[in-house]
Amino acid sequence: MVGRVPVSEATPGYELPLRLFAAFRAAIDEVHAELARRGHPDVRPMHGFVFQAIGTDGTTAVDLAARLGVTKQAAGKTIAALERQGYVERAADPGDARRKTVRLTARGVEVLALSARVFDQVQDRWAAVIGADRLAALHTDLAAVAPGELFRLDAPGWFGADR
Amino acid sequence: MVGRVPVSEATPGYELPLRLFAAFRAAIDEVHAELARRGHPDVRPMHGFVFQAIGTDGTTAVDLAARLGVTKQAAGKTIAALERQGYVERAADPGDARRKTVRLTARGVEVLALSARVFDQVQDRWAAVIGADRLAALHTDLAAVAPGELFRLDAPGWFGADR
DNA sequence: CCATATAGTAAACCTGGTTGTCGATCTTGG
DNA sequence: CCAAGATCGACAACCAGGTTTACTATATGG
Repeated sequence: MVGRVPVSEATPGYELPLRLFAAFRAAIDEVHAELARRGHPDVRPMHGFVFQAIGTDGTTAVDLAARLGVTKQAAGKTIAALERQGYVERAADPGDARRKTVRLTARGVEVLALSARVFDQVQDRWAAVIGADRLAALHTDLAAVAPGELFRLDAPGWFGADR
Repeated sequence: MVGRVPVSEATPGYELPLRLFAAFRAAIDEVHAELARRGHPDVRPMHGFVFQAIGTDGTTAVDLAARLGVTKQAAGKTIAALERQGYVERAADPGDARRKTVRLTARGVEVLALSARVFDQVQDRWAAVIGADRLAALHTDLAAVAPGELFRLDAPGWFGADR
């Protein structure tokens, strides 16, 4: 065998994906543990991303579904659940009677801000562990390796939404 | 405000987790697209890891469940499904009549080897994109930031198993 | 030898997606 | 202007894949 040694001879290729997933999980779990501690125990892992996708401007069920990569029915269920818990509210669209604008309530905005803050804390802590330069490299390398839509969250399950 | 600028001011903290997940997905999807192309369209995303967890030595349902972080019943369902598809077989344990050893069939070993090969290919391709040193850094940084059990796959859902 | 622990299995249930269908409303082309 | 088609949101039925609970059979240790 001649030529450069492939990386795979050093580390089995399945390991990195597992590490990626483990790190993802660790971040998410940490954020939601903190959310629970701060009075939002019902917020499920994916809700943070849903809030992010709704944003402070509001959106519609169809649009939300597209952003999350799920069917509009699934998005509708999630919205209904979040509405029940008081995190979002639906209002008729004045310009289009078919649409209902989904908007975060004050409580929803609070969770959005809080979760953003905790995500930042996690990131800062990671930066402290591996160094800010390495963290930045993580960003750029991952973006290079897996470009494309960031918000594809059609990953139900351990993410458990609704309720 | 005095002192060092936190990373979070550069990039919102929720972005890195999404990147981690996106990269994870990209790798998994690629492997299973290739598996499907090579005659194993029924192998679901998490099965690769299940195969990995079973290994060439075989295991038992309880042990597998512990490795995957699910209940033994869930592991039992997965095993039953894989058995139906001819990827694993169950044999009585000569030393303990309660146990049934789960072992990969020839077909199962084939998938295990194939998926390992494709994972390696993906990793090599990533190394070509970002450089072998950066890839190694990815490994060590992620391990530093999220240490612990690698095989915690209690993430059902977009992973869909059984059938 | 009996009490307790362990392996496997099955049934009922829960969550959270999907597909299929529908009525209501908007939009567009003739 | 109006009919045809597209779009939005909802509901129902179904399905996948987990969990809980409960049971049987076997092992093991005091």
